[in-house]
Amino acid sequence: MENKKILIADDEERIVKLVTDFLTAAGYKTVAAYDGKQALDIFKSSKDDLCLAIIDIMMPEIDGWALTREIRKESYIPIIMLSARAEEFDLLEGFDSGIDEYVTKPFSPAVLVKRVEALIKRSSGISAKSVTEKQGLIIDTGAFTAFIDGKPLELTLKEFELLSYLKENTGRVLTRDQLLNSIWGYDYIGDTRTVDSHIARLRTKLGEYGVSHLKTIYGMGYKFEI
Amino acid sequence: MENKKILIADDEERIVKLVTDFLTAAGYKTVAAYDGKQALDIFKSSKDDLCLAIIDIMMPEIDGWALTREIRKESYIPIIMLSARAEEFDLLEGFDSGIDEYVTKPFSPAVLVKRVEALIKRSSGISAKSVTEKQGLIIDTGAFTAFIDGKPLELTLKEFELLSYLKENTGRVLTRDQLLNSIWGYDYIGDTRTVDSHIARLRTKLGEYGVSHLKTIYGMGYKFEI
DNA sequence: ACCCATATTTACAATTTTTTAATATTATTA
DNA sequence: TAATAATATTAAAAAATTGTAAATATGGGT
Repeated sequence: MENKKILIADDEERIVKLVTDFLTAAGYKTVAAYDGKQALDIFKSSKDDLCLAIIDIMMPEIDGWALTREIRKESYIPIIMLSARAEEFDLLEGFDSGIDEYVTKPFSPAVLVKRVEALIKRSSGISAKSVTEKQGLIIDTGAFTAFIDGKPLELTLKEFELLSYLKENTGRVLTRDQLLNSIWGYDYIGDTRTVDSHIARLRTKLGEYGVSHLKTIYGMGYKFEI
Repeated sequence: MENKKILIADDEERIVKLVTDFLTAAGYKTVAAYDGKQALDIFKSSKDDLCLAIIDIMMPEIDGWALTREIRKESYIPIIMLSARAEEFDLLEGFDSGIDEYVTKPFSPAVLVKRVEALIKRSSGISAKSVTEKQGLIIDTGAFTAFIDGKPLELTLKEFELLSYLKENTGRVLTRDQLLNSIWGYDYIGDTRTVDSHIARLRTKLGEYGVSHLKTIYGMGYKFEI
């Protein structure tokens, strides 16, 4: 779908080539990794460009299960798991780790393409998710989650929206009126300290990070600063 | 009853091995056939020794449907039908041909064992051994069944659809509007607690699993979380 | 028409979030 | 540095959202 890519992670070059050829023929773009480490690097550096991952269980460096867990910390892209031997599924380790499909080698490439198509079709329904990262702060509006240095934050709706908006406008000072209009969506009457209250709670929840990045511009408003 | 065998008929050797391994581990004896003709021969020569048959639809010589019909002429042993794709079941060809269970590949071997146990128990009254596995939630859209750790759930249509949809969008927050539009398919006016009610019942039926995976995002909606 | 299972609505309690308000602290400027 | 204006802090009130259970409605099957 669109112009996103499918990550193929398998140490057997033969398999990678086979799958790549078929997916390319079906109109998909692909990116290959020949071990778990490489796959993870690719994921980290271009996770927004990926729409699906096909992962082999047995791989050097980082195996398929570990790779899946790492990916799942930051993304819910569909994952298809490959296994050279049916017995590897004995572990059943992944049934609760977000694997979407299991395919046993040897497989029919055409069948694999079918499953890829089905998964992409399914997940493209709502995938308006946008994940952004800046200075260790990750905001995933689709999942309504935010992380600082990998640690999840527990934010309420308004706090989340406020933080997102400030981060979107990194470096720019936003007045209370601007914030109220953008997030609250109304022209408020009188002078409430509503924004201040939320900023205060955000700073508390973000700890040191909040103090150093959520700056008050005296007489003006607030800004998110790098 | 205890020493009777389970016939496994599938042309994919790996599947036969996988299933055999699991059933053996669970204490059952098995006999394998790699095509329909061979399966029928085994059945004819030792039908009194069989207590159950697991049959793949797609097989050389004689396909699963034909084999089932032949078996049903002489025996009422439980039959579990395997299919590579859920769509194959769309034919519904076998619903009145004595099939007891449908399992779509890829399947969890543990779930298959559970079904085997259930069927044998049902047909013999003797309790089967149990294999306890942690597998999380498995949704078989084709068979319209859902399992938690191998235990089947008794869900109504809306509950099943809601759970499926949430799981398909694992990690993503879905608003009540989105859920209503996607599952109920109407533009409702005003506010309804319909979704809430169904979530509540799902949580009850899923028990601990439901509580920990079906998350409420205050002010936003719901999401399925790993 | 009736029964049954499922689905939806309703009403209210419980909970969480948001806003308000009062007070304290800090930054700015004369 | 004192006066003043702006912001931070804190607690409590208010508002909004969700959970829950029971009542009502719907529709399939007999």
